[in-house]
Amino acid sequence: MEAREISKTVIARLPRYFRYLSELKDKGTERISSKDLSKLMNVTASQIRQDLNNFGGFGQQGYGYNVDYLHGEIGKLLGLDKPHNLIICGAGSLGTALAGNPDFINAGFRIKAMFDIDPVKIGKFLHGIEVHSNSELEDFIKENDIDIAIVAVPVNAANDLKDKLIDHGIRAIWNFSNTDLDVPDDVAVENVHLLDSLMKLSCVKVQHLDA
Amino acid sequence: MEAREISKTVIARLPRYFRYLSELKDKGTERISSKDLSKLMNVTASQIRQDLNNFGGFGQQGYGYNVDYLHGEIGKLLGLDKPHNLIICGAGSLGTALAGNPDFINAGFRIKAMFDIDPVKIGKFLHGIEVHSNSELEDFIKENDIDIAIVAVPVNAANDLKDKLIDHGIRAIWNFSNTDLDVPDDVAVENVHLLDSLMKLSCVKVQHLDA
DNA sequence: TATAAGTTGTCAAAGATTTAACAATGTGTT
DNA sequence: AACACATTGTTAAATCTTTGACAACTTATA
Repeated sequence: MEAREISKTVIARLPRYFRYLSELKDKGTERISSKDLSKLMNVTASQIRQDLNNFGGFGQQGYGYNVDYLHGEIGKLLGLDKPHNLIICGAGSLGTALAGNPDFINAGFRIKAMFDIDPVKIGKFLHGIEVHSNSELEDFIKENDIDIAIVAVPVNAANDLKDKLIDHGIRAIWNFSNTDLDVPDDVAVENVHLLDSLMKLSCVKVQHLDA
Repeated sequence: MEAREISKTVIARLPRYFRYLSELKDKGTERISSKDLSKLMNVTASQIRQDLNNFGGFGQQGYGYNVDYLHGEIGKLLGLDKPHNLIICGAGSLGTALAGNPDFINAGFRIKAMFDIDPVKIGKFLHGIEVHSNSELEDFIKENDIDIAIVAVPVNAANDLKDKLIDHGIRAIWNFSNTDLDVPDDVAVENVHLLDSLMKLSCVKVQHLDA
């Protein structure tokens, strides 16, 4: 089997396709052409066809794409055909907010536990999820088939935590602390960097100068 | 004066430069070369020089860049030389978590109020910030020189809210609801899309197939 | 003061991404 | 069944982004 090199740019667009296809599916739309989807999503039809072709021919000439089928295939590409078990490290307000986000659960992401160092928080339930002591981290990860770890701890604790998580077998980290986490090649990290995102907004004037 | 077209790609990298420069500044580092910074940030020195040159010559040949000066200049580009007044729409757990994030305050983003439709929440203080009724939205925005609005409401309420915000004069929206908000050209939106980001993590296998 | 070493700003080449174009193929209608 | 229409998959061109190379200049040293 041929090993195609699929660019990160393309992969980064898949969740957005998935989102629009979910909406179409909910609306009962059975088929859609790249042209119509492109209007909806505000991209070129060419890009959609090019993107989808990276993964094989999901469409049919003269017909377009079957919404249900395409939704399923992109879901598979995104790893959404199987549920994922997550833990949240850091039971602060951000960690707690993430624990309560219903979107994640609907997409098959199951938050199994939270972890914190604060004895006051340990043992409590937040949005129905128990807060454990960090000392239980290793055993919990191994016994509960944990896929993904969310890092929602203060920036100065993030790097040590990351090392421990990797050591305990975690291969996917969702990082909300305001620092870049360096990881080995076989570990995936998504750095969310909320502050960076906010700064892009306050930067508006620069963007508008050259309009 | 020449109106240079600066690409979004470059602007998107500014907050990261700013972050690393803040760290260097805190450490007391006075000067840095593009080469050393490139090692630190894990990018090419060429990219750093190319990026910075979009905005004029911040460095000095044979010397490098003065950390303090460069930090200040990038800060200006990002609009951080002046404080910004924000409101949070939606006093759910995500809105509340954002209200309590100390990073934002340190960077000069002042959260002036929260808004919600739930009468139980109205009048309460969350992280020291008062929750107002939506009916006060227009007056509050106009009287408090609000710059940026955070949208942290359920997805089905997001679009109506966006229209109101724009109507009331808001020109920058930080959107956390899981939908794309379409806005006129003179309004800036940053769509955060947490679920999209999480999906990129569960997609890991695809990326690793072609390694 | 002369020289060697270091570093930027900038140009051009290489690489990646996006867009346009169209042949091939399927659908729907008469 | 034949024809007009719609739409993909795919190729090639255009555009954008990144990288490499080096002249011009600064600093430090002898």
